[in-house]
Amino acid sequence: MGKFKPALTSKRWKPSSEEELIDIWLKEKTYAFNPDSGRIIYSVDTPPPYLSGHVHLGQMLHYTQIDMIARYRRMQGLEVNFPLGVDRNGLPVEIRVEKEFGMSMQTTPREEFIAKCKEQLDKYQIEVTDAFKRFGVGYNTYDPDGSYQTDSPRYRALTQATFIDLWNRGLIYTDYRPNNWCFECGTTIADAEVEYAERDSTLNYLYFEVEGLKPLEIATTRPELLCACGAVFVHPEDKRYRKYVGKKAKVPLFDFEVPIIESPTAQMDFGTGALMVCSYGDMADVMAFRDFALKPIAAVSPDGTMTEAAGKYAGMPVAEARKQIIHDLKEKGLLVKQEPTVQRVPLCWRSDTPIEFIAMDEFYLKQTDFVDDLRKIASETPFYPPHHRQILLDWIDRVSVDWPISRRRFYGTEIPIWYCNACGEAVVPEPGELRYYQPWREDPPFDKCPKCGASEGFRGEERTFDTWMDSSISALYVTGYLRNPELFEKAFGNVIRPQGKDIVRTWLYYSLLRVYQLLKQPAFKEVWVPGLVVDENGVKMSKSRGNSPPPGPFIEKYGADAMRLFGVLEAGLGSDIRFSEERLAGVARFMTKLWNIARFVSMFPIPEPIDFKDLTAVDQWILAEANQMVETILPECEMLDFHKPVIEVRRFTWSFFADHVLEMLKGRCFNSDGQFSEVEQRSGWFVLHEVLRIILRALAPITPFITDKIYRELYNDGGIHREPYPSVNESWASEMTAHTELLLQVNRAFWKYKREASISLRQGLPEAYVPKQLEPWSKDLQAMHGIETIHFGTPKKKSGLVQLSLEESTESVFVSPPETGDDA
RNA sequence: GGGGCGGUAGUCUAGCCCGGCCUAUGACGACUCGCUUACACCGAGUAGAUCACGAGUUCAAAUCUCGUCCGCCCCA
Repeated sequence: MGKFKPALTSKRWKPSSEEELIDIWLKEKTYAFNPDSGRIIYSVDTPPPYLSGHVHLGQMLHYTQIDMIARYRRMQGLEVNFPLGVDRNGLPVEIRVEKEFGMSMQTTPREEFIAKCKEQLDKYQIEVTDAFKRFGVGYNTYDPDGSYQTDSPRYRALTQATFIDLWNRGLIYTDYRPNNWCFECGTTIADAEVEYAERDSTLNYLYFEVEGLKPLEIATTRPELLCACGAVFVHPEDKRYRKYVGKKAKVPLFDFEVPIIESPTAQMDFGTGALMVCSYGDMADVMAFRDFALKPIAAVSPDGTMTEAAGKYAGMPVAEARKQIIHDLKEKGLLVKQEPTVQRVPLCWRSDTPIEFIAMDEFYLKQTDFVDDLRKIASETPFYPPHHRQILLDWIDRVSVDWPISRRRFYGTEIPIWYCNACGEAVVPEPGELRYYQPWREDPPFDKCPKCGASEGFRGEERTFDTWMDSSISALYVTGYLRNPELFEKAFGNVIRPQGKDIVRTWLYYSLLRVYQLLKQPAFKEVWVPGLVVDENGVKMSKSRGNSPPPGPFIEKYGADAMRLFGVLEAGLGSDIRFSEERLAGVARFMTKLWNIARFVSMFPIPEPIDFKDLTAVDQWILAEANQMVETILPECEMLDFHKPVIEVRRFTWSFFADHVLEMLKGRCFNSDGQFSEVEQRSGWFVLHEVLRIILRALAPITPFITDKIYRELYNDGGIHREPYPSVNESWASEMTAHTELLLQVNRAFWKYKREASISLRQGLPEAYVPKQLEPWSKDLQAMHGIETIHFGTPKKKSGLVQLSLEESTESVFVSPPETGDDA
């Protein structure tokens, strides 16, 4: 109609318009962090993504969910500290460089190798940063100065400073002991970095000769470790071997004798029930050697070949030695039989290759002394969802050895230690200074050995830290620990840790440990652990599985808002999110709907605010309904779970506001035949805008683009993201809400009647009777359905009237049909 | 082998903790009809579920207990 033109001109929301908003946000610094605002600081300790390759969809959905929390908290009036961080330390990039460029770490000069790693990381960093931007992740800034990188001198200085602190408190020590060793990475790794997978293997049955008895049959998957055999175990209740216990068994091929010992760790039903125990075969072997004080023999060397102990097999790679030994056993008739079996093998989670136990000198950080304290912290810190706390508790209960923190790699934070050339004493720099040390290339910041007093120079430590030593203090870094005491004072203690459940035993556990050791305080105010993003088949999306598509094409087609909304709509917090393009497309339709609702509302002027009591009864009822919607969603939002809130907002927006309220107020807001007073008309205008504003703000954290766009066009040039989140308004109440459901049913009855009677929706009805509870809607109902004369209650004479029954009510609606034939 | 979480229409999901109002919510998809003062990427409607299986507790079970099977994740 000529008089009312929509302020939003485009008929449809275009995902491409999201990009303009990204520029506006950057320009206006919409999400900037101002520690001096006087508001309470709320810090998000986001997982700094590890840069090892291209971004993937699962990863991005995960970050958008974290972003929703930050946005929600900001709208609640908190000063949100949400820095962009990236993790760049560690193995994956090194391995990639070695593979892709054929640069071996052992033969390439350290500087050169590091430079190549940096170059690769920079490339990936741009990609990941762009993706975050495109998905609308509202970090405080995308300026490199405002973000952090775990390999920056500033970050590494903090890692080193905290290490020096722990060193001086005596929490660090060195020891020579078997550890998980990854040949691919050439370094020791921690238990937390070991994963297990099932692999096909062969179980070999061998003869161990025993004096005076029949040879003992023993099954093993690792015959190459024969030379390291320290004992044979049989189960105490195993009758078959009772007479062997206490005797000596002769190790085939190597001809030395080992004791036969009773141990419940031998499984009677596996293999022959008799088990050979080799030094460093697996963790159980390591324990067994310790328990029985057996002398360990290292069979495998750190480069993956057999040691001298293997005799004629020395120098062979493990796999080749195994083949050769099996061959020799066969020849000598010592191999009874072979059968296929499935074995759980430990793998390095970074390189996915099998690990071995190898003894090396490494630095350890004490952790076993802290498990009780950590268990307490884990029990007291709020978890969202609460049941994910169990993952952490289970891990804490399993911690039994200290944390090996040194790594024989280049691309990591250097261990800040120098060794005195005179006495060999390990010396760390003075505490207190936030400075980045590189002992492999720098002189120490001291020239006298504190122990022997000599000034004969120092040798710098060459090893680096486990990368978790860096990332486990991210919460301290982002709150300014040691760097900005004023900020730290205000910010620490109100930090949320959002993260995936796959890194609970590493990142979360280590963070709690480190912060507790340094400050004797819990690291986090709250911990938020969502489900995994899985593919159509329910399998975890990961780069290595190749089941995680690049997000680009989906963004282009559906937009970031749709993808964000999809992630929330698909599952409650803690449940896995199953990706499906079909369903994403369905979700995207809500964007169009919301846009068109706003477009319709934008036809009407925005009147001066009107007091609630001066609105029409129907308009009061609409606000009361909106109020109830807000009341429903807030408790769930507080649980940091937007799944149900967003379903509720969508229901309210689409099935109530659009389908019923807009249809009902159309007549009054246009008022083209002047049936309504100007006061009534303005009341309608006001309510439409008021409700739209509530809907937009409720959705702003979820779909930041479309809501901001509409808000800027209609209400506020500054956008929506600094506006308050909707809250409950006690005075917005109406008794009419008791009859809402009845009203909706009456509307449906009219629509259904017209459809079934093939009457146009615009066609009027001469007369209608509706339930008397709906009397307050009288005028708007007339306008909505074109009822010339409306009555309330049941008609006395029903002749000439059509009765329309309602779905969930005993009440009925009666209408008199319009004149049939050729209607005007 | 142990632990955690789960198994609800073709698909996904709510409800389950705190049994009855569940003849089970919502969405996607399917089907039928419809251009109606924004929206056909729409509207109105229809169909579709023995709530994995078996047993038990109970006046009453999707919901509690036990067992079985299946899936995913984690651990030894």
